Amino acid sequence: MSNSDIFIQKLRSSGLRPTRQRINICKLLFDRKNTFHFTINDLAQSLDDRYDNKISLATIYNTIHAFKKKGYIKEISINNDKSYFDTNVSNHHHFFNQNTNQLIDLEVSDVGEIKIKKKIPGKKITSVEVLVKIANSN
Amino acid sequence: MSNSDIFIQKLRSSGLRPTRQRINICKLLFDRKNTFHFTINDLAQSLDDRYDNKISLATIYNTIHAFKKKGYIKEISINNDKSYFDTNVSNHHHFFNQNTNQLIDLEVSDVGEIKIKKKIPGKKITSVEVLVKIANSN
DNA sequence: TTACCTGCAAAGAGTTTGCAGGTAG
DNA sequence: CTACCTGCAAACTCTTTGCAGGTAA
Repeated sequence: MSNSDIFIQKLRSSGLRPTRQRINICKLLFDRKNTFHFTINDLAQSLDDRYDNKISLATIYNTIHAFKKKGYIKEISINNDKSYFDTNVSNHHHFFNQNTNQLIDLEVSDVGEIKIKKKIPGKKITSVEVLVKIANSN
Repeated sequence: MSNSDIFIQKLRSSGLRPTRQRINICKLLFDRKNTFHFTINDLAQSLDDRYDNKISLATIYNTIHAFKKKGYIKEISINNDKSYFDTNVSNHHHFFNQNTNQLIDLEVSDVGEIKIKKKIPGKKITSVEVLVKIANSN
């Protein structure tokens, strides 16, 4: 089974039609060894570089939102400039390099247990995200 | 000494001219018992409600940036929609209510010690921010 | 007087939307 | 055939900028 076939199945199984655009986005996001972080702009650029047929921004946004809703990627809260996404959907945290605006994964095991001692009545905790900002130490 | 005088001093001591606009923003932000969170839009709305002379958005942005640079307020990373600010500049964390988009402070003492076991060569940690997302528990 | 500040309107970045045409099933 | 998807352009939101006039010191 080719990689395309895997992605076609993946898309179909979640109710998304396997269009050329979505398959190419899947390949770019998921057909690689390591997870990574990207912005919509990064993604559009990479798609342009790799494939001949240009995918419109509207479609890229549309697809990314669909993938996020399906849990294939997740969005990261960093700053209020633009959206950052992560193909690592496991529970983990991040370093944010303030000099380069780059993200680095920080595994749960790299952070001591986080105990939230305060409770909010009627609310449950959805997620606990740690953002460690770093900068050049000189 | 009136409240205005306090803010006039505060502004002057940090090299900012105490204009009517800045004094009014100071009063709205700092002349209150508890710290709070706000967006630029919230602030513009409150200024409109409280004072007769409208302050232009450009001036509000300008002033908020100046105050942030002086350390009078800090910006919070929540999502990628808009900027959230906090008049609590002490080291602390946040709950983010996903149902209402509201922030609630989470004191350092309400969170167990956070130990970052991974080091990035040549980098120092600038801040460690915990964002606890919550939602209705039903 | 001079450097700084304000307000307006325009511009800019990122994102979303309406809709006509295209495609998967 | 029908529902869904794409691509374009326009619209929208939030934020920044250029510049002329105003104000603090």
